[in-house]
Amino acid sequence: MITARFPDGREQQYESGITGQEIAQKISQRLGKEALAIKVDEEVWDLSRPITKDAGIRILTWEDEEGKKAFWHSSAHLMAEALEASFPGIKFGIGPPVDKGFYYDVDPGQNEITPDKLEDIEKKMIELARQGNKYIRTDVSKADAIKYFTEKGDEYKLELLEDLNDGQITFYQQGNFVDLCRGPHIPDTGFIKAIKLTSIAGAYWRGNEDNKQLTRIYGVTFPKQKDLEEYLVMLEEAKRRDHRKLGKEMEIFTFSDDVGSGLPLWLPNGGIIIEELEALAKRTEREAGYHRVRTPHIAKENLYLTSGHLPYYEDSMFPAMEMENTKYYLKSMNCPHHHKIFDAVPRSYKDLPLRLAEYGTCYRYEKSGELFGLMRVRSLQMNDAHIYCSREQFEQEFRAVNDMYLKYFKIFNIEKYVMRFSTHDPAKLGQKYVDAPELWLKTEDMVRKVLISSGIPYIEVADEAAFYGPKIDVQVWSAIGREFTLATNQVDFVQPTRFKLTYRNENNEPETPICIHRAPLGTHERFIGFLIEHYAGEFPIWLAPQQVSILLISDKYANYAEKLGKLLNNAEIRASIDNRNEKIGKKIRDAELKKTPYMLIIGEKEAGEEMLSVRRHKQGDLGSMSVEQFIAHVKEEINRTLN
RNA sequence: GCCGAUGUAGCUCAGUUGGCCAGAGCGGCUGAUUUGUAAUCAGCGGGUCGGCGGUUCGAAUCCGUCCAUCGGCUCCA
Repeated sequence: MITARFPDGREQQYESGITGQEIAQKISQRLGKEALAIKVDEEVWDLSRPITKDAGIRILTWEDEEGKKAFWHSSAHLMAEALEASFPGIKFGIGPPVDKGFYYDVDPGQNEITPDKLEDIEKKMIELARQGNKYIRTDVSKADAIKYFTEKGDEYKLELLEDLNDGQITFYQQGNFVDLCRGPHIPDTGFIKAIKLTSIAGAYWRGNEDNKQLTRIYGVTFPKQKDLEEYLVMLEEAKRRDHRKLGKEMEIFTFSDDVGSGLPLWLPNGGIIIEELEALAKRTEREAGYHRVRTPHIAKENLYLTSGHLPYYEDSMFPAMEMENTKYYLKSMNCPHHHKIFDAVPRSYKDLPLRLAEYGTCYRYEKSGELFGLMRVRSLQMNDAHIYCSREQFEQEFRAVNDMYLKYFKIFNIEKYVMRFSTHDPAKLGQKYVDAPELWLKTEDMVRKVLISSGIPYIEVADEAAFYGPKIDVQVWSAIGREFTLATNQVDFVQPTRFKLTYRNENNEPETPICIHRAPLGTHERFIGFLIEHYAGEFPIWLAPQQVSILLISDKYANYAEKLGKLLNNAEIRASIDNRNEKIGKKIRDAELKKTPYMLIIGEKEAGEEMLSVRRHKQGDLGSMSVEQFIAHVKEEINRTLN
């Protein structure tokens, strides 16, 4: 007998060798039908695998992330089966589940898989799914596995086998398709009811640029047709929020072929958003003891040789301009300039921490294929600052920076994010990272300590640090689900030394400060791109480019509207008058579509009584107010959303 | 940068067995209407069919090349 512990703490005895399927069936008929896999302690198993030990048990269904993963992983095998049937001789790389679906990397050989063939592959998959073939797991010896794939001529699977040891190799077969696979899989293909192959793309074998490029086919599958329909609706919603679409519609930014790709132009509405963000940042930083500085957009080659950036990043810097035998580069970061400001006057321990802030404009030559709306651009303005402090002050400063992040997240209602703590890989010291093993460990410990003690949730990733020190990136997701770094907070123990930055300590001895690079609001480009999607264009009122639209019933009331507009603008409320020759319904519709927070409807009644009819975007008529009441109402909303 | 797809008016899109002056809706402009909480009516403008080169009697349509955008890969100080 074995004892199974369920997630609710309940325990149950079963015959040794019972399968997950049998357990699910015993719990309820419904669970027996919906079960996809089973979690046995920390491992996910096939439902058909006999359980012969006491274990924590959890039956996985479509509602569980791990259940979905097994479902999609099995779907990848199903797609592979369909591909093999349609494209004889096709070779397979890897085919894992991803966040929303799955992919398989394939080498179609002489064939070419084009988007118009996806529908046929889907049909084939449906046909195979309906056969309800079981996913059968078998243990295979390494020799047999090598023999099988050698005969099949699949060099990719053979390469994968090289890294596996005898005794840990399993094959899975469903229908006529056999794959090297660790599993787990769902019981049979019959569970897969709805299939959508979403895209085809090139992908380097094993993610290495120097390797051959395989064809990657993405797809997503569901246990019910209805789930697929909901998914397609969700995709539509994502498209609706896409900052590239909204940014154009709302006249926030644009690109011009004549200016260059990745070089955004901010329209007046974007200009307002930028001004508001900067006002927030400047106020916040002033209160936190930062000093504002300004530095030029270019500098001589030597500066970036000193900083160490040039050898690491020359490929992604705009090429040098040469004047009078001197090379100048467009700056791709602000730090070297700030270091020079630190160095401009002799520093004492009494000057520390010294916090230098600048919304600096930088230029980076991102590869053409990497450009992406406002999220990945070649000119960017960073909410940058560098904090120079002593080792003793580091923890407190680092913590204060993290608190600033959290304050901003609250203002912007950012709830879904991950703090990624990136550390170095000791094997790459001297190549990817500066060779200072002790400093790395010491600094990483300090950072970890701050993160843990301030209770900030974080994940730690090895081998992702900057060359000059560990960093924390704030990861968020765009409307279309792409992950990107919104903000960054980095420790730098290298550049201060390279720039020979020192201050005098209490004993009048020179010491090197630590530098913290931080940009809680990231860059204007990325942050505003994110905000557009985050708010679906419906900005909080303090950020809305146009806050109030004055709508005239008829042009008879133009004088009153003019006066009103002036009153509002004097109260620093952004208002404009819609005096077009249109009916009020049309003006309201247009203002609603432009997502203007407030509409003021002005007709005979309002003009006569010097009152306003107030309408709130997406809410409707709020009734009548005096001008003073309305101004107070808007001011209150601005204060409430900005704090 | 690599693989694949796409590029027609300000926007969304029709228009390919190569062939009359390249179309629609919305937006814009002009006029009429003077209007009460999500589209008043009429008229008028507006396009080097992404750029360049080629094939052809003839190219938005076929071919080449470049550019840009999109989906991924790689990269991201």
